Amino acid sequence: MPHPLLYDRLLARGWRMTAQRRAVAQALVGDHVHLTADEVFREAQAALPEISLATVYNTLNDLVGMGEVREVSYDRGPMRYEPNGPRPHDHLVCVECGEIWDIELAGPVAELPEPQRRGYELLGVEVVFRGRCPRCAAR
Amino acid sequence: MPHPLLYDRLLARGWRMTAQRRAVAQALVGDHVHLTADEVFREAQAALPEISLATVYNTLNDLVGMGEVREVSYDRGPMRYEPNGPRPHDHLVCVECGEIWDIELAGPVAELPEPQRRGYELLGVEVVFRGRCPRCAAR
DNA sequence: ATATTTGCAAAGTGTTTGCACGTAA
DNA sequence: TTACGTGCAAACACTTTGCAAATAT
Repeated sequence: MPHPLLYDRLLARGWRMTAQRRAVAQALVGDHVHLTADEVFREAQAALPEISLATVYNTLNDLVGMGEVREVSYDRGPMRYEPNGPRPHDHLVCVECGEIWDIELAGPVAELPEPQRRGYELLGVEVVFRGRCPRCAAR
Repeated sequence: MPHPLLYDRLLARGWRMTAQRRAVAQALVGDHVHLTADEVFREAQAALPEISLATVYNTLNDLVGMGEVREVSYDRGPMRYEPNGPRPHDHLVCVECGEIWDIELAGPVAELPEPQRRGYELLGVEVVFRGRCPRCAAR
């Protein structure tokens, strides 16, 4: 099995396993993986030609619902999906081509001062660095 | 004129002024304003009933192109548009209803360590706090 | 055996575009 | 006067959904 950890987690949750779901989960293994639904579809098709795009969407939404996959979307364009690893991380995004890298910052990043909390129950902080990747800067 | 600064900036740029553009620009004045295109449309209609949604989109995109308006989009849902004020700011977002508040953090927020820069020319950092607003927490 | 998942096609959002008409400069 | 903005409707890109057939448990 190429991704025993994820695969086992899914089974342990009692997730009914099918070839389609395996193909989708397989496409989302790795670091710096931030695929659009269509890219996942094409990767999954390589392993299972008869899979449909609707099933890819259904499966991605299930995985997001269980917290195994995280959705990210910066600027325009389709939603991107990434495996939700054990350590939280932030992102570096190219404003021109949309390329995304995972980054890990050292300490706690920022505190939101009480007067600006508006009574919110805080759930998380995300930091997004934007820039131009070397490839885009060269053009 | 209810927003002389923005209005003057637009004229100074040689922007051809029309009733429609005035109505759109007017909808985007204020603090904590983060409107969808449709909300801008409805506000603009109040001042100018014959304005069309296509024109609202065209105008918003023009304003974004000139840097007078900033697009923000967190999680699902349509793009939101906010006036691009003189001070950069970050956001506090309700994960349930999508409400957005502007926040201003004290110091520079985070440095991206060199080994994680990937050769990018850095252009900006954004911090997004997520939480549940008091209204959603109550339900 | 049966509750769940799949694939298809159709519908749903949100946004952009082509073109004839209107209007600011 | 004319280059540019507008409105309409149609097209577009992305995502979700209804339902009959297929399948994991």
